[in-house]
Amino acid sequence: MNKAKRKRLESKGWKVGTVEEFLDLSPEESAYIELKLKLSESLKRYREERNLTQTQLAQIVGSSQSRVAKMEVGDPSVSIDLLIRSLFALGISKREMGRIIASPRQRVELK
Amino acid sequence: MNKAKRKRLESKGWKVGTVEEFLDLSPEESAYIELKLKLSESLKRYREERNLTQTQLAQIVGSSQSRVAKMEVGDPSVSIDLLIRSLFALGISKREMGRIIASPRQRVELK
DNA sequence: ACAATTTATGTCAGATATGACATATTGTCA
DNA sequence: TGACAATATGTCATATCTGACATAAATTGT
Repeated sequence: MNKAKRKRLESKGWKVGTVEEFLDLSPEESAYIELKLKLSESLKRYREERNLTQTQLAQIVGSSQSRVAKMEVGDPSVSIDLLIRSLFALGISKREMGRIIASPRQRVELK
Repeated sequence: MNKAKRKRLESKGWKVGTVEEFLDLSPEESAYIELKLKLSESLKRYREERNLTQTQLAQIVGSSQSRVAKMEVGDPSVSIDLLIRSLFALGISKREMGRIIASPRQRVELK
């Protein structure tokens, strides 16, 4: 989002920022949650790119459709370990993994 | 390690490779374990750079000295989640985290 | 050598994550 | 619209991870 759009939104009473900023978390919590959400989103993206259903991915990683769904929606019951193992099972390189982890996340607008 | 050194070692009966190659793991397992070891090593490095004892780091992350020791030696009982949370607690940026994860690991020589 | 500090290892009770299952909700296509 | 596929949500028994503690081993300084 560019500065102009941000100003326009803020002048109309919107708050602009990351989810973590709204939830007012400590930097560590924030970084951790942000990372988890990025891994979630990436998993969904990579799976869809490969035209796999959640059930198919579940078989590949040795899990179940319901757990894959929880991974992709960022359910609090899923660990970063499982997300990372699933991404590796999809064949992503450690380089791509590094890129995912270093990348920024989407800002969000709330009224 | 350069090719000359590798050849010299191999001609003398050494085997050269990553730990994962010796253990003959699948690509996913390998990537996962490699990542865990890199996080371990990084944690130790960052802690020492900041001149903290394991006990002090344990207080910062809300854990115990023994668990910090386990993290740093790559004990199988520690999760990637905990390693990542500890690194963030030490204040590393997501950019550094990405770099750690994408980086190669040390090769090893065995007779 | 030895004392003090730091790090490593073993164990365990409680906490959290897991796959599996049932079922609800959503999406798609005729 | 309805049937079928895909995804989401709730629950649970079991597996794995956790901090804590004790104690061993290693490191450091004198």
